[in-house]
Amino acid sequence: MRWGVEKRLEFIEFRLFWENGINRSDIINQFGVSVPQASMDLAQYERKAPGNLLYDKSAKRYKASAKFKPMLLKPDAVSYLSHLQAAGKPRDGMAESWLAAAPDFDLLPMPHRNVGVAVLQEILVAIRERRSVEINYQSMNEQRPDPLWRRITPHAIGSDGMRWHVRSFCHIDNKFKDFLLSRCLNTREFGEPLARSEDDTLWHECFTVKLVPNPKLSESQQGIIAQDYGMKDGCAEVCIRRALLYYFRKRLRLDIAGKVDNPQEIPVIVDNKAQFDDALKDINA
Amino acid sequence: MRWGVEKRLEFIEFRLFWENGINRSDIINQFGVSVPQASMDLAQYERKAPGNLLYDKSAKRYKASAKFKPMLLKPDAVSYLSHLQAAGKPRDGMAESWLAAAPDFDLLPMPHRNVGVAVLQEILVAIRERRSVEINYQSMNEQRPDPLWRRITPHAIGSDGMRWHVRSFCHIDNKFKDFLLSRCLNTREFGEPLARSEDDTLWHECFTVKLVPNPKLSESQQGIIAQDYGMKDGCAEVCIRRALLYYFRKRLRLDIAGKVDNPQEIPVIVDNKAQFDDALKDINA
DNA sequence: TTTATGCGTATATTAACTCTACTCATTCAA
DNA sequence: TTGAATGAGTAGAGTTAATATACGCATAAA
Repeated sequence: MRWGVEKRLEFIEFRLFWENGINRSDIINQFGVSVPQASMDLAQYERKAPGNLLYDKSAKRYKASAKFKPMLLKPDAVSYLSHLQAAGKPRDGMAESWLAAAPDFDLLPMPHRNVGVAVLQEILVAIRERRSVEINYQSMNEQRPDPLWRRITPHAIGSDGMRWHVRSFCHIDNKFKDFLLSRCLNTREFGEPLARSEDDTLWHECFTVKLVPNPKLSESQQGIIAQDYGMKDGCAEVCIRRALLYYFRKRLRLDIAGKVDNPQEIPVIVDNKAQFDDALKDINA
Repeated sequence: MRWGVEKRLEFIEFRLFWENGINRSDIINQFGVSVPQASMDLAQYERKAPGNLLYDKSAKRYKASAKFKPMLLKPDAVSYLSHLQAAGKPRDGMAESWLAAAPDFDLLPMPHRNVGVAVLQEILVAIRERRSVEINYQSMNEQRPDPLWRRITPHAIGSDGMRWHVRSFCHIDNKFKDFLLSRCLNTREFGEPLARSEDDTLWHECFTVKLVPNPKLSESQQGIIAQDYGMKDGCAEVCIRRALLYYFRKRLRLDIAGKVDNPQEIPVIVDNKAQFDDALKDINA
């Protein structure tokens, strides 16, 4: 079967599942096919997934039948939600959204400077070809108040949930560091690398954080938190790259555990705190 | 031009831009077309975007030429990164990833319980058809330690960046509240709604937060933060739905501004703090 | 030199899709 | 209850996209 047909059948199933129905015109608008073709696609879907399709004459709409079983897709809440998320922003051609009857929704807006396309592209080239590259970087370091051209050997990118970084070997400080993509103002001149990805142990090694419910919560609340985090015997073990540990602590507000009164604000705390603090010290060493 | 062809040409451009090259075999693998067809697609791309394509005989690979100008897509760093993000998870058919030479990357993993597909689907139906629905909800409320069947009239969904909520009118408390999707264990029985979306003023009204750099930072650092947040005259105005204000404060760590020593941990603070605190009080009222 | 890889192109053939036209069922407003 | 509007299905003729098969050409590596 042709790729285009396959996508159209998947589209039909998607709409049946998530939007409770589909019309010929939906297919026509989404894929620019003719009226008879849309009819044939629906007929073909019925052949592929017998019993899924049901034409509601009164609503003039195809609906998922009571015994609907997805055959082409594996519907998944997280992926629906992330597509919803993506639908807000302008598409770039990789994926139009397939959503029509999407609910009213909103994401918490996070203000921050954009990442330059050209900058990201060049950094990706450097990573792919294992080269070093010079970036015009705006550091927060007091010694360098102005943007500075500095050479790095990047090997990976990572996100703390708010912003994206380039994990790189810094040719000035001679160690691996994170550079915020949004503070890379420009790039120039590829060159020889000074380190390999494998040398970045903080990136490749994991630390297992043991999370337990905040003991200041009531017992029943602790039980709920345990469920929320998928804990076994009241403890969730999360494996985090050591390089991301600092962000993890901030994100889960673990660093202010003792400073906030309402325990609901800090639902979980670290059980293996001594090792955790040691691991954090290693990062800045 | 057929939809399938269009997608293939976009794919060619995407690969040229982000992955520094493409082969016939890439097209063949991605779309399942024949060898001559892949050749023709490349020829057609060259016709559509003259001068973009350059065959590197030595590398046996099509590359973007020096004067490459995207014609079909508008490359965008954020969308590339979010596709990278999506590529980690299993796809559900809406979009395969188009990425081949993606860099090593990682996201901060966030442990939490999954959202049930069926639950989300039913809630979306309720929103779309403006009905109420019963959910088996695990509240953190001390009075209700066990999951409880309760009726809500949902009208929107929202994310705080960590988790998704259903914004709903609660038939028990007779007011609009957020329900965590991951704590909705089940759904049943649609019914009459008790409120309309328009009645939820906290959802529909915005509050403009005025953010300024943390004055405890040095002057140059404040300048960088101002750039990071796209500030004008040292101040960024962010419009936030009142219903999301509480999450916004937590996410930007505005609630612990006075409790953390290192000012770099709290890069921005709220300038219109009195109104901000008032607005927060309204929410819990 | 030989071999393998990757591209291009020519042929004939097939399947996918379009255009046009006509029919049917349902809903809604006159 | 009639007629218009909407949305679906189908049939026949024609078009285009794509296939399979085949052969030639350039480059890099064995």
